[in-house]
Amino acid sequence: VSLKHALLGLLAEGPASGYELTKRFELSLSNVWSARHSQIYGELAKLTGLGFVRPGEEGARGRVDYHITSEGRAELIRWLVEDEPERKLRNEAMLRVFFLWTLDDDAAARYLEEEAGHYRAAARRFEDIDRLVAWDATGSDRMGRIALEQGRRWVAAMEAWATWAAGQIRAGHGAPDLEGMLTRAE
Amino acid sequence: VSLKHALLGLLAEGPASGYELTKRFELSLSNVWSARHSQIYGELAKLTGLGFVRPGEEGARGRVDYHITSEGRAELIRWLVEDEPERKLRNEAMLRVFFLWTLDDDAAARYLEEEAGHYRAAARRFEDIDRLVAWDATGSDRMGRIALEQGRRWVAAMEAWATWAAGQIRAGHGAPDLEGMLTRAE
DNA sequence: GGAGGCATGTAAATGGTTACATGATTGG
DNA sequence: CCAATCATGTAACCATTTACATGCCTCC
Repeated sequence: VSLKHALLGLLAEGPASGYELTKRFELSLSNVWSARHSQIYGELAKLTGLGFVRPGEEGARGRVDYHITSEGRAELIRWLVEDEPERKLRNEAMLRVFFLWTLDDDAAARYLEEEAGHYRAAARRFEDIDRLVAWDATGSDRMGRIALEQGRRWVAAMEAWATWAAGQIRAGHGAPDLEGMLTRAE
Repeated sequence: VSLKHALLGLLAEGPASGYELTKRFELSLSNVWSARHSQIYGELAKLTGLGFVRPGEEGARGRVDYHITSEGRAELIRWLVEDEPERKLRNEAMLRVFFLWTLDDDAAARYLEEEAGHYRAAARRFEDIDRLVAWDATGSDRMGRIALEQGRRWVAAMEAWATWAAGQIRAGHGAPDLEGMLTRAE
């Protein structure tokens, strides 16, 4: 149940409304987790029931800021240090790669080249973030920087891989009709 | 709705039972998608209703092999070339990194060092697969090799990142009380 | 004969997306 | 005054997990 803890983690930085939390999912967490506002409002109600957050006074336009309680903070820490992370990933773009053999070589290579382009675009977005964000290197920004570096290295590795893979196919490596000239990968 | 297409993709290699498909999710697809048998049996029934697969004769122990139909094959190809892949990822281990700032430096560094260890173990598993699988470089194995290379590069990049990140924290880079000696990352 | 793996299913609960619905405030 | 954005919520549906449930077959 990670959404609960993601919300606690965001609220540990300071009080925020459901609307604001939704934005933060879109902007900073989108590369690792996602949630829509409909899910977030429901989860905030559950967290309130558990005593992990507490709604503040209603402000302008009906806005309600939620505050993390000390129980909530304790639960966040407990989750981080005690619970084993769920290692299951799901990545539809990579799932498709397993089935590219059903396409002809040209279509498969084009798919991988498009993937490479997608990763290049993602890399540019990471550089933009790096340039725009005022990194003050305290608290959450410090880890934000470390998380950004992860994204950077990840897309760089994936771009290199997709380019390599498209090249392998274009070169006919391992193609059924060229088995004789098969060489070890890379 | 990727599970449908994942099943079509697996069945494109040849007929298989729900049990066998479950195993293949565990063994070869687990790094990009997962599904339990309860979901797979239900989805096979839906795919049968859509005319994309067809159950064969009941064999020993009630085993039923499903065959992909030509409509199913066409749908698989259509999905691969026409539908944009869903790019939303969810990665709980990485989600936690955003909240590590709530821990003390030692606990945060330990988390990242454990992550590095996890990636090293994953790298060893990939090497084992590479050694054990009889790659004949035809059909699906050809793409299996390319997918394996993706996994290899991905865990290598993530191990390097986690090691770097733990080092950053241990060195106190960007720590609030050491802001004066802050240097650019890496 | 019993343990373990093969093989299939259903039910209940939870997690998550999409669509529906409403209203306030700000800036042009 | 109108459009965009802020702000919250509910309902229906779909996807996924966990637990329950059953029986066959093989090897020891």
